[in-house]
Amino acid sequence: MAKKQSIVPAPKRSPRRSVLSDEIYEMIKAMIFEHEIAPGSRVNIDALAVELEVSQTPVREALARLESDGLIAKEPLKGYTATNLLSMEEFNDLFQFRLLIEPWAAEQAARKIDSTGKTALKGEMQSAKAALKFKVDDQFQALTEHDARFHTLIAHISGSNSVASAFERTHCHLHLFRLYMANKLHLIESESRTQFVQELFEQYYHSGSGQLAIKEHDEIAKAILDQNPKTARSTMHAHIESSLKRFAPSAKEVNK
Amino acid sequence: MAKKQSIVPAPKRSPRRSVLSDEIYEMIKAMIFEHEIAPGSRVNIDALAVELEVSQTPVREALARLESDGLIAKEPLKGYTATNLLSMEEFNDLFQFRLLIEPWAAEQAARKIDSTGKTALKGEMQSAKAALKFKVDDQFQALTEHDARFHTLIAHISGSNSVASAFERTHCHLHLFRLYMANKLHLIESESRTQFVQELFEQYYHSGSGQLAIKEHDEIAKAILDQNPKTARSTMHAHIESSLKRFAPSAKEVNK
DNA sequence: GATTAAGTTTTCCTATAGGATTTCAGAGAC
DNA sequence: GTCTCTGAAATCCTATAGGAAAACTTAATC
Repeated sequence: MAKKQSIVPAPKRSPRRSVLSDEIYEMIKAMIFEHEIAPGSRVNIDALAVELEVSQTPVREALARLESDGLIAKEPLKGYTATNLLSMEEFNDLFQFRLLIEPWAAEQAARKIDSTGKTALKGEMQSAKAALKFKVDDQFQALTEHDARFHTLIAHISGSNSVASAFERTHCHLHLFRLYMANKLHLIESESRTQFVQELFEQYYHSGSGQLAIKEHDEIAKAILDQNPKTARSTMHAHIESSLKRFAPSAKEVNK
Repeated sequence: MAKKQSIVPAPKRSPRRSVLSDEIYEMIKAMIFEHEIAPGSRVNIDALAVELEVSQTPVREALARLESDGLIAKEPLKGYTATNLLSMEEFNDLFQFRLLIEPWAAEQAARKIDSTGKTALKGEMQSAKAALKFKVDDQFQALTEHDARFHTLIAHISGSNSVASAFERTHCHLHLFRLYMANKLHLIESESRTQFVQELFEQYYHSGSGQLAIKEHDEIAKAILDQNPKTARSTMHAHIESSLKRFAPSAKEVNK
């Protein structure tokens, strides 16, 4: 009968494997990552549900988790808003935190690494070389993704779940990439922030910082693979300070 | 008209100020805190919604956030489960992390504290004295709550949002209290864990550890109020090591 | 006794209606 | 022209019922 045909609205989503709300969570995170949801903009639940072709329920669950992650903010009875780009203070604060935990993680990783970890670390350094071959347009994204995996991997090899999850929850690479994209898309209005991100961009983009960062990663990886804790700590410390300088040379003075 | 009266089904919930899903989040967290939801047990969304007399929607949002907090785990297509009590490894890992960030936070707090912070810190130390007056049954809870506020306050005074939120997200005091309650309610079966918690309990309960902890807090508070960064760092370090020993004297050897 | 098959339960998701609150616009008063 | 107040629209939040898919349980057959 003709009736049956009209009942079926969307036949494409039959073989689903994972849980819908998890997929939606990743999709919304990707939308924030890629500035499809602009920093500071309102996030309308209804609109998002319609756009992603799901009902409100999984969207709400995803937004609740994203709020817990600090990627969006919730104002009661007003709605969700994507968090703003990092201010210079927040940027410095974030790197201060990384300086606190990551050199420690590198040191522990050098102590505790096993053969599985060594294989993973070597593999990640291979993929870094590949990232350098990309064109400039894609290179920043590829390098950011490698950087995220590299630092996350070391946090895990350190053996400390507390440190690893604390690091992951900073979402530092997502924040860095958002700053980069904001500059590229000329989306930034606020005066002081403009200058900050402009510098970030110029510094990174025109000075072969990609190669530099990978060279530093190589040193760190070598120290960890050699099981040399002290060197692992100091090279990681230097690397984070170096990228802080790379991204924001003027930011150094803020924290004594 | 009589019609109007029959329309009203539940007149009690008219003047609500905050958002329901936030309230539910806190209520479920409290249920975990107080072992109303036992460690490792299943968490049924429907049952919870009926029990708390709300619909599923706010329960779902609350559970999504609690999962992000690491307080409950979600198995796709199976449901939510309350996380187990901390194992000895996780316990050590947690305190290792605290040793990493809290001495730093105390040092920074000593540098950056202002008059508002000083007032808050003095006030918190006053409330600690009051907690000691409680009977043994309530004293542990009162002291745990003071301890949570004290450490959280210092993290905030340090001026680092990254450190403060990383500390808060450990939910360390919730975990400690769950261990305490599990022992008190004789809910623990697993052999090695039994012994671990038994020691924890004995040590804490029969040795005036409450007074001891507060004495240590006093030293830390004094150093911060005197703006003595080095002392603040060292006393905080000593305090965390001391409470690690207090809670689990046998755990010390695990981490070199 | 082991394996397959059907039925039941559980869980996840959808859909929709309606109440509550904020925001914005326009009319009227000063 | 500016301010205040009222009303309407938009948005968020809640409630409830029901359908689909997976997991678990039970029963029957070989």
